[in-house]
Amino acid sequence: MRLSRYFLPILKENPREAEIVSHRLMLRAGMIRQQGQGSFTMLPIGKRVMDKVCQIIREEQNRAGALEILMPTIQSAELWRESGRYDDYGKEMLRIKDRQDRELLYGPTNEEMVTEIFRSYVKSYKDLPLNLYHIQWKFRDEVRPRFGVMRGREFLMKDAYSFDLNYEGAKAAYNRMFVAYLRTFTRMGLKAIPMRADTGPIGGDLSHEFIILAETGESQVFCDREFLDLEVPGASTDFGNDAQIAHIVKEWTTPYAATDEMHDEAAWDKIPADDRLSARGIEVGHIFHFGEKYSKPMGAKVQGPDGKEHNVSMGSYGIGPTRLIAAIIEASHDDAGIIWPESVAPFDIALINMKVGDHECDSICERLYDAFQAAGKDVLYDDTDQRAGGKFATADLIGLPWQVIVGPRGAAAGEVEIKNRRTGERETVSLAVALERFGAAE
RNA sequence: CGGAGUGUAGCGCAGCCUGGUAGCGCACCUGAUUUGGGAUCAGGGGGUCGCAGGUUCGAAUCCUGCCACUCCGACCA
Repeated sequence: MRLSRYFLPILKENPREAEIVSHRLMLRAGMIRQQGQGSFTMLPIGKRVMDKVCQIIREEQNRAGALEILMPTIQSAELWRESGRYDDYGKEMLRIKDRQDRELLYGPTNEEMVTEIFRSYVKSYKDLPLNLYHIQWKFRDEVRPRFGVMRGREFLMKDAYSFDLNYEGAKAAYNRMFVAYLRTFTRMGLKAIPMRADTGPIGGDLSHEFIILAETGESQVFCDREFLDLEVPGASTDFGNDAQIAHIVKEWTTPYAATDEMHDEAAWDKIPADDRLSARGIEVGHIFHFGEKYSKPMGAKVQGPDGKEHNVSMGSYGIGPTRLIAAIIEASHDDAGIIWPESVAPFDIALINMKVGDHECDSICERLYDAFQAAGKDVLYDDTDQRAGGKFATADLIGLPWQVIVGPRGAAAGEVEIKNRRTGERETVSLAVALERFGAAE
């Protein structure tokens, strides 16, 4: 993409309304535009990041055996009356009426709808386990939206819903999602720590929040330093092997980890002082087993091997992609701007032409631009007539992992400069080496 | 929903107390000189001063009501 033809409305100054760093940088880098309280447009560069985040989520959900569907945003009140939640759900639920005066709502979540889908098709235990997920916009009329996309009212959400014959099956399904989440966050360059979460009236131990440590996190969290060194399961993990998956979960749930509300001072005191990690955290995922909470009132039953009907045992598993984008920035930035992990960067390479109009600079840039793209790299080519300083500042701000800088001095010698955004390291290399570095050797 | 605050050009702000026909920086347009870390000079365009009432000869400025946004709290992915 040529910057001269792109839409990248960057801001030099900090917008007044943005308090936290991710909100500030998302606005400054031209990723988002606020349209109202808690609602945002994803501008081109923001949309690219969002798509990359969703793609990683999707790949890991699929790997764990979940199947993607897409449910509507608008739901009928009737459905929610079946579970009893239409009256229970508070003012967070946006209730609307259509022209026929039918009661509708903008979905704050989809348990009812997915249960309705399940019950109308699945009748036998032989069709289980089943896990359906979707990535869809949700609306919650939050009392207090804040921190940009971190707590918006309209936000993107990946929700998976698992269906099993009994608790044992549901637990295996839960474990699969647990492991899928470890992989998902790691792929985004994040260190996410699963923490026991409150299960409310349902009880049990099958609820975890996945927390990313970041100074600007919303909640106080406590955990054993051991988590920082735990090995994240690799791509070859066999999700069909319940015992192996359960073993990984066991490993990741044994050291102490708790959020504020679940904190246990006694257990905390038993950890050696040096291993205690008390920090701020951002919740980026939540997995939850809720058994028959919806299947029972809504009649989602299957016939078991015993010939009897069983209410299916369910769980739901959420990840907020829009929030994740902000969380990644909170965890990865410096004074100059965002530092994207390569896996979610909007472009791989910022190609900076320091002197547009200079024959050498122009032709080298064009050559690199074509070659990098042919090698499968996403390149943002700064071919604008800005001054060099401005281009550097822009590249640093939007945080692409690599900058390839082509200036008149080096160009004359057939050399370009490669800068690593994260480390700040720069090296001057020949054209051939630059091409090779990004898999574009000729 | 309780508490606090802010609304003046695309962005950041001054002006308001002490009413007199709106200004600065950045951005944008034109030209020149520049050109390796957010250039300089000259010229220029852009504003129902959040909205609605009121007071006044006259309101960005004073009064009343409303709206929007932000921050703190309770709530949440």
